Amino acid sequence: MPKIGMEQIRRRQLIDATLVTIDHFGLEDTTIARIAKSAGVSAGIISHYFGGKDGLIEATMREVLSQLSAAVAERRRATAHHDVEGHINAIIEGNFDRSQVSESAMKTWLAFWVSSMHRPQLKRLQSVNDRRLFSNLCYQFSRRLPPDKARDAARGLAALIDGLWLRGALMPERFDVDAALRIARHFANEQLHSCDSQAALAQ
Amino acid sequence: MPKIGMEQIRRRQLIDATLVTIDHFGLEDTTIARIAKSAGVSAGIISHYFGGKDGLIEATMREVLSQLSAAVAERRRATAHHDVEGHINAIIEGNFDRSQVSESAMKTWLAFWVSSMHRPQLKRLQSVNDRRLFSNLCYQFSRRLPPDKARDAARGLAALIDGLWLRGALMPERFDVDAALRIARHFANEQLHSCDSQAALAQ
Amino acid sequence: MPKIGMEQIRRRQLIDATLVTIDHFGLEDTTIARIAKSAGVSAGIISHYFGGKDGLIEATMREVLSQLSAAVAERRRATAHHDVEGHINAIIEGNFDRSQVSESAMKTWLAFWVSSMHRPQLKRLQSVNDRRLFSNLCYQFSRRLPPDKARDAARGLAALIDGLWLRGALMPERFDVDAALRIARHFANEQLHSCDSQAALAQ
Amino acid sequence: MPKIGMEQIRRRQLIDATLVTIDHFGLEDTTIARIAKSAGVSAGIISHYFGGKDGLIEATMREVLSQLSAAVAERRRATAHHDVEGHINAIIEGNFDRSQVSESAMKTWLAFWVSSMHRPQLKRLQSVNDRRLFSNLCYQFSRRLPPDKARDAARGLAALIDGLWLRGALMPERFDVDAALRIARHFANEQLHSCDSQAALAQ
DNA sequence: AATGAATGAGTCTTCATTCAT
DNA sequence: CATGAATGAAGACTCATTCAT
Repeated sequence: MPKIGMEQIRRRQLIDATLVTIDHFGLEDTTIARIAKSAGVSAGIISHYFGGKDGLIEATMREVLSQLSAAVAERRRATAHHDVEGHINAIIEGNFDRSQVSESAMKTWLAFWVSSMHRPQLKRLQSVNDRRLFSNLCYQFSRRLPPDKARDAARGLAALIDGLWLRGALMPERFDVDAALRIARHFANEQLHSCDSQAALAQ
Repeated sequence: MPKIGMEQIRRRQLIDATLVTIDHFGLEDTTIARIAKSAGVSAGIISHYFGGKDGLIEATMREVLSQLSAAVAERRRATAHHDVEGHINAIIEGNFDRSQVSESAMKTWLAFWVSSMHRPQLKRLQSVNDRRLFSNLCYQFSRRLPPDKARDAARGLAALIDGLWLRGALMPERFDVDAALRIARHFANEQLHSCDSQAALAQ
Repeated sequence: MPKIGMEQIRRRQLIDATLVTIDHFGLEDTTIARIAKSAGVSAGIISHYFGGKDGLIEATMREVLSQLSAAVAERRRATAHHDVEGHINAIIEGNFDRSQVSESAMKTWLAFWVSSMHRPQLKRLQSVNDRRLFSNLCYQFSRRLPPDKARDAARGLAALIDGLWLRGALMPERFDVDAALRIARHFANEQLHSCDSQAALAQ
Repeated sequence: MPKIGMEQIRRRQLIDATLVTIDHFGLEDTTIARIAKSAGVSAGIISHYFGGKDGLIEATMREVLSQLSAAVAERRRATAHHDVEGHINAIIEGNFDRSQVSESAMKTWLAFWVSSMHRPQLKRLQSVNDRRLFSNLCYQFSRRLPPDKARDAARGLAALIDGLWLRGALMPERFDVDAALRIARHFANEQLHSCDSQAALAQ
């Protein structure tokens, strides 16, 4: 009896199980058997719904990416179009909102990043997403700064966010979300007002 | 052919081959067979010299870590003790000097980071190293800033360095070392003079 | 082909193949590949059902042990409780009933014995079984003899059974089961009536 | 500088190391590397002196066998030719004299026995030796008993000796040499005087 | 739709042996 | 004479995938 909608349920079930498994064992030691066990289903069904392990991994990464996008988008919708600081802040907050999924998502994310270096399929996903983040930042900064300053500011903030969050993934026990937010916001503000303190840049 | 000192030669040879292999295939797909082939030796010899794959991986990470330490230490030796900016700059430059080993080292580094999340042995190595970087930065900043500001500055700079560098690893074709140096230095300088532009922090 | 109950069938199949392989190649040269080939299945399935080679070896030893126990128990059930000679004879016959599995079982048995000297897991199995044989014999003899005589009688009969059977394993072509039974029974009877011929013991 | 007699020294050194290694790890886990380490020489030399591992194993077994022969022969030399009890007793004592080499020799012996079942080379050694023991016993018993009785007596005593000793090898902590000697002698005496208590045999 | 039995390629590791020095 | 570096075959084990039911 082919239940309608069973596919959706199974897919979500398996993606969730994949996240849990990666969190627990690391991507390298994530096997189909472990995922299936965690999901409470048989191993064979994964190939059935995702065509194979790679398909499931990719779908899981897509899921994580879209969660991030959603977290950012949601906050930006609540921001007035002209409010540059607001948009930048929304991006920052959206990125650290990932922390809601906590350690699990951070590990998965990082694992995907590394994996993407050698898997074109994942690389594309990661690239698209990253480019969007960067161009968004670039655009916002360019509304206040000259192009080359804006680009550096965007580069810097993107790197700072990734770096804070990377360190959080590596040392979850010492991860201080509030400090991360504070530091990122400080950086962004400083970029926007750097014209005022230009002198400090001399070097 | 029991040549004396063969062990040293082989160890280096195998570590180099490991770096090349990780660069090429990713840590996950780095096998003993591939490393051996790259080194032009038989697979069995790896266990002979390193006790096993894990031993070789660990030795390789140790090598990468000590290269970084050396790059930083070298620059700091050339810096006067009282020169805070100089020391911080030395740390920044040392970290981006890794680029000399280029993509290969960056990928390896990142792979180790991720792997360390699930391997206590690597975790320890990574932890020790990271703590040293952080406390060095913290110390330098604390010579100019109040403790909590210094801590945030160190956190921020460490994250920024890691982030810039992480993005470089992910997008080697778009990695601009000069921009990275510029951004990191700017950040450091700004931190040191943030008292002057305190107002910008409000948020 | 998920036939229900396949596990039971495969387990038996693999244990039988193990016995055949040990008989043919000796325990030392018994490999997973050979067992699998003998069973007509793939090598991977052994780990699937027994967790690994050791698990299969242990299960096989357990099987051999329980065959022996069954052979003895069966004969003892048919013996009246007060019939000391009968019980001892049942034990003797049960032990030589192994000959039904013939050379194969004898070799396996001996291989396990030796192996058990260096493998705690097997040692335990062998120990439990041996202790049971010995205490059964001890109990029966003690119903007729003083404790120390009974213990020596049990020791002697156990050793005699093992020895006869060991020599049978080593020289299967010259193994005479009837002679073995005759010798063991004679020994047992003599022990039970040794009081009458005490004089013969002087030495 | 080819030292005269070096070969003898090395051979003995390596055989001793083999005994120690088998005692410690079991024959199955005895490797050339371990033997060489135990002997304090390089692994390569084993092939040089013994042609290979098998050669060393065989030489070691030969050594153990000749130690046993010597132990028996020595005692028999001290026995008058007509003294049947004396000769049988010499054989018994000689066999348990192995205990002087203790656990080590017992384990090695047993390991060889098992191994011999699948190695023609060892089989031959073991066979020759065993046949000698048996025919010696047979001859002595036949000086007092009719042929078929003598053969059974010899079979029984040989089996009893092997069995006692086998159980000693398996349970060295509970091995009581005096009890073993007592039981074996009792058996031998009983055989020699069984005519007197023939009635007890009925069954 | 879902299972889980089965496979076979691939991984790491061990080890006896060879050989240049 | 002796070493120990090096090999390559063989071992146990893992795992993604397939498929009959």
